[in-house]
Amino acid sequence: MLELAILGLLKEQELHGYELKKRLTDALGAFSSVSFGSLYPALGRLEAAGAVRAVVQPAEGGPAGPAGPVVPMTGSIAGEAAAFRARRSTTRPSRTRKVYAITPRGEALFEELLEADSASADDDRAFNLKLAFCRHLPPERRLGLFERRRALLVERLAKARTNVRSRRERMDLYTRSLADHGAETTEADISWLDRLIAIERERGEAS
Amino acid sequence: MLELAILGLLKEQELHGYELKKRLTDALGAFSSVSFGSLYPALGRLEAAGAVRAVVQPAEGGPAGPAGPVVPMTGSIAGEAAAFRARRSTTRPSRTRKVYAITPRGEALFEELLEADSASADDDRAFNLKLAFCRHLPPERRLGLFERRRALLVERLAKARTNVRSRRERMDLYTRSLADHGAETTEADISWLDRLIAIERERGEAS
DNA sequence: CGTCGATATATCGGCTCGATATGTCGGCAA
DNA sequence: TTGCCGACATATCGAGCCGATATATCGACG
Repeated sequence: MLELAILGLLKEQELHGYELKKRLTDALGAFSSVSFGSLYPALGRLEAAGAVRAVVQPAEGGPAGPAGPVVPMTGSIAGEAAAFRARRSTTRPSRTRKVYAITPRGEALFEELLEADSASADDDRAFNLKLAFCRHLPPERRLGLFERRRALLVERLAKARTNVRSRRERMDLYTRSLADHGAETTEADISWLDRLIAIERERGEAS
Repeated sequence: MLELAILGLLKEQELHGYELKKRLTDALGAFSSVSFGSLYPALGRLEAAGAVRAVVQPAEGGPAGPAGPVVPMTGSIAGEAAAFRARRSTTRPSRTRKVYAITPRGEALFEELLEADSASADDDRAFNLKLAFCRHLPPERRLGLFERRRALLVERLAKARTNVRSRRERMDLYTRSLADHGAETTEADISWLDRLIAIERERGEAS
């Protein structure tokens, strides 16, 4: 689930772990913080699976050349130092950084994860994530994703409603309020999805 | 976090694991399923901490007496069997069941967990849970709980808004829609909390 | 009479989180 | 200049939770 997010970001540009975390945390809004304790293991898994590979230095202004793992210092020491200082003034590439790039295998995995219908409880987060990257999906798949989500929400709402109806008197004020608010939120989610679906259909006709 | 839910339910009546799970899953609405893989370890932890204790058979119609750990069968065997059969016809107590009861230590732990302000990411679930049991809190503490929650949501909303404002053009249609919908949902949550707070204040005046 | 679904308890592997350790770098103040 | 603070950056650890799975009993239905 985190893999999807990482691959989606790396699809657009090469990034190192720290930057990846920053983009993840504000890409998904204030909720779901994404800690280093998940991020680095996830990057490790992806690297082991051949979905991403670590390149040494950021491409910044050019391809950066082959550049063996460590030990640069091939040219004049003064020149290297000057270049270093110059680079430091704009951004700060603080020596030890592992920049990751997506591989063809990673692209394939990305597509796969984006389509997988995870009908579980963490579905809410997963769907938000997928939505953030669904522009990479062909239109009809995108529509399918939205409609599967809608069906799931409708089912959830129905279940909640029958549940509440059968226990309403036995609930205290707070539980009842919680249940009602939950139902309202789900309704809002459904009509939001309806708007998204409508937009998607318009686009399909327009093309 | 699960401990709170377990203790809250056991506060009202003794229950065994399976029943506990059923009540948890529909008490919290369709979301957050609560699996056995969390429930049984949690019960184990609580038992080890002395917050709950396992009793052999459900009390059903009476205090069930002292009853040493296992080996009931003190009265007539036929009588026991008849009682067993009769009980089976109404509900089904399928032999191997461990019924749990809350202890004074557990009551104390419950209060503690209900007050603890967990300002983390899983706060959403935690707050819903607390709300479901906040009737056990004295009114002013309840109000405090609501207001802390409200402050957190307001802060979250503000952060999301500034974030969106600074990146709106760089977002695609779907990300933008997601961000907007998230903001709307948070607004709805805040005004829901405002209603709860208003009710709480009315009650405070009325008493 | 066998098998299916509900009841019931329990464990396993895997993922995520929060806390923590380690180290570099720039800035700022004593 | 020295020394400390905060941002940058990578990494690991323990603990909790989840989904899947194993096991077993029981009533119901064909």
